[in-house]
Amino acid sequence: MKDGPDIARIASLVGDPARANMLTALMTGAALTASELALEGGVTLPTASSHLAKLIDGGLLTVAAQGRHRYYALAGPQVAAMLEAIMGVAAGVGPKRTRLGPREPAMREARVCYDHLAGEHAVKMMDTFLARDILVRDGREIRIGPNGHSHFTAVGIDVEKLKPSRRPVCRDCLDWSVRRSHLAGQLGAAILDKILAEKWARREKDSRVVTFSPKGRRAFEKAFL
Amino acid sequence: MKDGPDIARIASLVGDPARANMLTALMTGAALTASELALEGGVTLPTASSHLAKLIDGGLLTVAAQGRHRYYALAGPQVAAMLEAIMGVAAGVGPKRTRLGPREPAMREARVCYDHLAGEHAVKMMDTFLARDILVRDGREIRIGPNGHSHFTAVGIDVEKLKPSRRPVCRDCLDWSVRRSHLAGQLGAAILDKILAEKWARREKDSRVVTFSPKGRRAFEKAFL
DNA sequence: GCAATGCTTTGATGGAGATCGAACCATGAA
DNA sequence: TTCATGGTTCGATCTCCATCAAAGCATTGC
Repeated sequence: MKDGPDIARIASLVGDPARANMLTALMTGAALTASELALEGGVTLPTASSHLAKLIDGGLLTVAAQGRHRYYALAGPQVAAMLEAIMGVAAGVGPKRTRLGPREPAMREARVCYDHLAGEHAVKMMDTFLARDILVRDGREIRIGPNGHSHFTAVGIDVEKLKPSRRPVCRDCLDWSVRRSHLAGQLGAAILDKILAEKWARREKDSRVVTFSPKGRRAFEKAFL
Repeated sequence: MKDGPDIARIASLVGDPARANMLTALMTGAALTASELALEGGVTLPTASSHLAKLIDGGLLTVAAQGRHRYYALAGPQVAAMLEAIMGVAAGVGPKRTRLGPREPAMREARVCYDHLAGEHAVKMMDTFLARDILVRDGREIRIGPNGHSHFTAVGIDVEKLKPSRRPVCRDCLDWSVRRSHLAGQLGAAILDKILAEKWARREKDSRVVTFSPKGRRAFEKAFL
């Protein structure tokens, strides 16, 4: 009856509202201090501290001490992918949020998911990649396809440089707003970097929202759609 | 501070051990009755019933009444994907978090998954079947391939006898330890039956572990690998 | 040295929910 | 009808854990 990895332990860590809010706040990929996270979680500092200790212990967070600050961050892309997957289910059955806040539509359109792009744009991009054999599905894995190398070098992303690491180059990540896959992994991160570096879009302050400029959007569509 | 869908609600549903075990049991894709799930969860029937009601309410499960039985199943692939993602994180932190008990490696190697074989052996078997056209993938489905009938009759499994039922003959089932597919469905069950009937392996008491004898292992490899 | 800031630990409190026995309801069989 | 079986509901108990105030460390700045 007790099979496999301890899924209940992990899930119950995410299952507390205060912790869930903290984790969501960290989905931007940024590292935050304990006080900031206490604010995000809506609890006092001692409570937050206790929660953070549990998240660390559970392997969901990492912490880096810097002077008298301690910066907390998601432990890795796997954790981010898991959170997105949970959001996917939650969005499907959600207690139908009475009224979606002003930031919600923007979130659906484009947002940061840990270190890569998510939202409608990202899903469309993924579709294009697969349709044009820039990426190919191979069972559960995703790989660079026949047309991949040429395409990415054309837009200025050096795929070869991504190799020397343990992290997979491509990975699919479930998008809660669209309920379909978008691209994560090293390549996904590189593409987001590119978008921000070219100033096609900018990140909203203290939020996961990514806003494209009109020109930037055209450039993005030309390059990736 | 409250971004996106209510992730805590969903996660806390999975966060209870009894519910987590039930959900894990349903990862096979099969539908189970309340009593079976009570057993899986390690709780009494009333408790299980309460849990199941919550899971239904949370949108993680669906239920179908059939006579005086009620069959519970995962609400959809999104839910399965979420559980898989959580397992990924849980397994990722496993090695350093807890020393794995003595049964854990054995579980990875071979275990019962509902009514069929899972674990490394099962995944290898599935690979072989697909490589030799004993089974073939047809979109999402899996079917008996050109070399299937001859192969299975050769090892003493009558594929034709499996037909008259609603349950699919072949089905793939995601393996948490290897993160790849193994064979479920009627055929998967028949193969496990064969393995146990021939005494190539035996089930450990009160556990899902399946232990092969040295001779049995060779016979199994000869027949299916 | 002393004070101030950032964070953690301690301790006490309260509340949510997991659990089970027993009663209850529904379906199918005799 | 009556009995048996599969499930749910009820009620009472109990354990766990989220919470915060206050005290305790640790690091920086003066």
